Amino acid sequence: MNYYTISQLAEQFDISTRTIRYYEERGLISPIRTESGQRLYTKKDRAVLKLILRGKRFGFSLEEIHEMISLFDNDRTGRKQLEKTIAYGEQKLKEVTERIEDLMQLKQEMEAILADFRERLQKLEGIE
Amino acid sequence: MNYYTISQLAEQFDISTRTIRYYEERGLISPIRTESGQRLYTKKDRAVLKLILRGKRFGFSLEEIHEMISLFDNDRTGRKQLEKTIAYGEQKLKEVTERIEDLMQLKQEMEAILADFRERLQKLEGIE
DNA sequence: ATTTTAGTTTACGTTTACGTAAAAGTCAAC
DNA sequence: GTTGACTTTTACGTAAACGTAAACTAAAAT
Repeated sequence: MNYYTISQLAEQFDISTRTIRYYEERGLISPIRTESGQRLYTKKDRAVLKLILRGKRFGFSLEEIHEMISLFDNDRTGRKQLEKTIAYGEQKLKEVTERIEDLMQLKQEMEAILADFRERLQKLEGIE
Repeated sequence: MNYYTISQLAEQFDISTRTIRYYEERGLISPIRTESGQRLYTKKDRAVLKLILRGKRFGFSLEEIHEMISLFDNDRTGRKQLEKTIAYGEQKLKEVTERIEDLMQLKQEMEAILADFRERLQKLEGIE
């Protein structure tokens, strides 16, 4: 398998190495270590990092993202665990759906405002 | 016309009065004052506050929201101003559109994961 | 009229999400 | 094999977005 170093990931996502280590501090990502202690990141780690950054763009806190990441943890085999995970996932899915609707409304409003401004500009150019 | 007090707005949006005053400190909202100095908020102020909170849910900083609010400022009458505003608005609209697409992808992924978990639960219940 | 309740300013405190610097070890290149 | 780039931990610093407390004034309620 192929690994990434911390600075490689940092460059790929245009973030600092400190940021990546901070996410590890908070328990969001867990790279393996070489014998000398250097961090090595798998493709899966990279995917998790991508997920974190996407969550951030949506205004989720690292704490919330941490919970969402646990959805991808395949180590939830018990029935109770599964049910809990599904319930949590449905909740988050609902939140995401609401945000999408909210954003689409915002988009429409912005489009209306823009149309209005364009019209005003037209009129100004007619005069001049 | 009808006015809201600061605590009324705070209750309506489930935020603290401190938060509302903070938004004023940052220049995001500008209520009028009574003779004795108490803040009074119009419907328009309320709408602005709503906008701020929505922006926050999407992960925009107060600084960004401040800029977006200026879009609603009707005092941009000059042609250069109009053009600048339109350009900025188009930029923000693009960002919003990208976020929507991003969120929809997240939604699909979450749905796939949930389907997988539901399937596993089914199998568990089949055994038991 | 006098308690509550609500509002004001000022100012220091706190949490989140990192930035930055220091001191030391390690890897890659020449 | 030594220079230079990279990595590690530890630790203090910081900006944003408020929380909280004090000291005071105004409004509402009894």
